[in-house]
Amino acid sequence: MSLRHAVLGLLTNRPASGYDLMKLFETSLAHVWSATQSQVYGELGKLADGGLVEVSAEGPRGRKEYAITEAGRSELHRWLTEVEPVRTRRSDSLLRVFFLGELTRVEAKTYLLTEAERSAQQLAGLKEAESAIDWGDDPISVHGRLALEYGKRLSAMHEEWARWAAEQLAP
Amino acid sequence: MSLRHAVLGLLTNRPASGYDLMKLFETSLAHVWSATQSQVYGELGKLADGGLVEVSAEGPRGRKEYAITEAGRSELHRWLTEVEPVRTRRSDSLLRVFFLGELTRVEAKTYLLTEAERSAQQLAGLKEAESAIDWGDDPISVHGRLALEYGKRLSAMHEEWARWAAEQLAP
DNA sequence: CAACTCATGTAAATGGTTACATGATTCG
DNA sequence: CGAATCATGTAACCATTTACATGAGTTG
Repeated sequence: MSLRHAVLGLLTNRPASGYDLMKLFETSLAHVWSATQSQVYGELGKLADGGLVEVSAEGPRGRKEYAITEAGRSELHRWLTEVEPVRTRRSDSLLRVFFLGELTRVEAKTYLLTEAERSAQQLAGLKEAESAIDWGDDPISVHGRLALEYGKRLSAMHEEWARWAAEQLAP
Repeated sequence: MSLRHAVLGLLTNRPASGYDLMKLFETSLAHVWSATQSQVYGELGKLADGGLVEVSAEGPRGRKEYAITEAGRSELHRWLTEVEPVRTRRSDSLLRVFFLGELTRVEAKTYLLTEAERSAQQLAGLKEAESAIDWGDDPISVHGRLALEYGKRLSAMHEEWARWAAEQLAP
């Protein structure tokens, strides 16, 4: 149930509409938590029903801006401090590695080297984002930078591993 | 739809019952792809309906052993070579990092250092598994070792990052 | 005024989790 | 003979994705 806490967390920074939140999911939270438009609007409705957020302003085109309530903030705190993070690891790209024996050596190597290449590109993208983003000093920017560093380290590790793995395949 | 390919992939090694597959998901594929008992039995039924697997033997207690068919093998090959891996990254523990500003410095540091500790333990667990496992020379063991190395590198990276991040928090 | 962006919502389908339900065989 | 393990399945619920549906305001 992290979607609901992602929404609550984003709203701690400033009030936002469903549309605004969508953009945050696509930018700041890309690589960390994805959400679709229907999920966001649906969750905002449920959070409002539960009193964890409230409509703080209405704008043109039916825009509804939501703000987190005290109850919402307290629920977020409870989640952060008392709920064990869910670690359901699922990696499509790593699952495939188990079954590389079904491929020829060339196909398997191609798979791993493509993985390496993609990681390298991802790392480049993250570095570019890092310098392009106008980092604020709000809490989410500060901690978002920690997460971005994680992404950089992960991409680098992934690339190195994939190149290593490609070399392990019998020649 | 990787569950179905995970099942097909496991069956390339040898025929297996739903019960056998469950154990494989809990051991070899733990950390890579998780599946529940209902999923496995359900998927085996659908795969059999589609002709991608077939019942190859029946045993005591209603045991049904499934084997992959030629159609199944070809579908697995298609998935490995033609289908782009799905990368929907979702990490509960990293999502929390964005919202550490809601916590006190002590709480936030505790969170990160607990993450570091868990990663260290995970690395230890993987190293132990590595030496305890009776590695066969079947293709899944060979490639499973590559995946295990990935897990080791990931745990080590995660631990280092979490310790680094804890130090970045304003003193 | 056309194209684009902003903006919200619902419906159907799929994928995944939890809980329920049952029973046979083996091992100590 | 009791406990553990082997073995299969269904039902209800929750989370996620994809597709549909609509329209207001802004910008060139």
